[in-house]
Amino acid sequence: MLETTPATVGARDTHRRTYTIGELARRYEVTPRTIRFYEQEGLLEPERRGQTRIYHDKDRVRLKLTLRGKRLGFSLAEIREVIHLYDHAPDGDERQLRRMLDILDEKRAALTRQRQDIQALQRELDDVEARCRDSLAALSRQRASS
Amino acid sequence: MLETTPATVGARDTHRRTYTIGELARRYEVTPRTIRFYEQEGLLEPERRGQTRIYHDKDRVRLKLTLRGKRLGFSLAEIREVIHLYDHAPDGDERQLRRMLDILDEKRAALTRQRQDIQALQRELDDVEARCRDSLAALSRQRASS
DNA sequence: AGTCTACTTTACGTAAACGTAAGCCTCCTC
DNA sequence: GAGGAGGCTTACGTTTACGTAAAGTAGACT
Repeated sequence: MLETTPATVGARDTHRRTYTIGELARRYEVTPRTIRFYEQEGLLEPERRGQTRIYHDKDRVRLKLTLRGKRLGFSLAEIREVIHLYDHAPDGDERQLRRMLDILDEKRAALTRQRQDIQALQRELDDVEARCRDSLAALSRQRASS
Repeated sequence: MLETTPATVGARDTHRRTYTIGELARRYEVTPRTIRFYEQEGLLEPERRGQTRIYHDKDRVRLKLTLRGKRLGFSLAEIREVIHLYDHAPDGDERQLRRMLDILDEKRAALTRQRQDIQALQRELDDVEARCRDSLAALSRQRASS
């Protein structure tokens, strides 16, 4: 099989790309265990061909979102919230829609806070770097005067 | 004692503000346990008056940095690294200085990645919001035409 | 037929980051 | 001088997010 694309199992699965758990795992540098765990936590809902899981692009995007959230320090529970926001966006109930917009504001505020934290941290790093460069410059002068 | 500032214990601690563990805890909305834990993990090194911990501004800043790091999803180990960067910035050894600059670049890159993640997430939220607003608009039109 | 390879389930283990409770000082305040 | 508030240590418990091992199945190659 070499390294050809092993997807699109059946003939009627015409142009719909699918992935095995191993493929996704390699692609996003996580273990299959992790992916199964995310499913168990309600973050992924892959199709089943018999016992075997089959992931579609939708699942892949969800996984990507999940890992992104993790890199930002969100818990899986929080990420699940966002995901369900994402594709269970209600289109019927007005109250629910307004509630959703509120939640979105909340999440957005959290992200803004994060950006501020990052800026603050970058300033600290700048500070350390400046001190480092000062020290290096001092060393250079020492050598020049010797 | 109402709500006056309870600090500056002695007379010769003239203008040097200090804090008790409880004060810091309230100020940053964490428990004393958390603060003690951070000390145990090498993130804080308060003075001791007998058994009692006394925190100076330096410790307060470290705590602030720590909580900032946490909000960004850094582990305490990573935060400890940054903190030690911050106030053990070497000023002697050139090799060590260059190494430090490398580490700084690395951390900076991590922060940049985080900013990108945040932007991506904000775009997703924008997307959900747009769909919500569409649904709401549709509901309005329905009501108008009825 | 036998052996990979990749998938599956079940289940116990683990590291990180605290929570929580017990038991003990010590300094006000009534 | 009896509480109560706040500090301390020690130690076990808990949640989150997986790791890891065992044992079984299903398709592909030799």
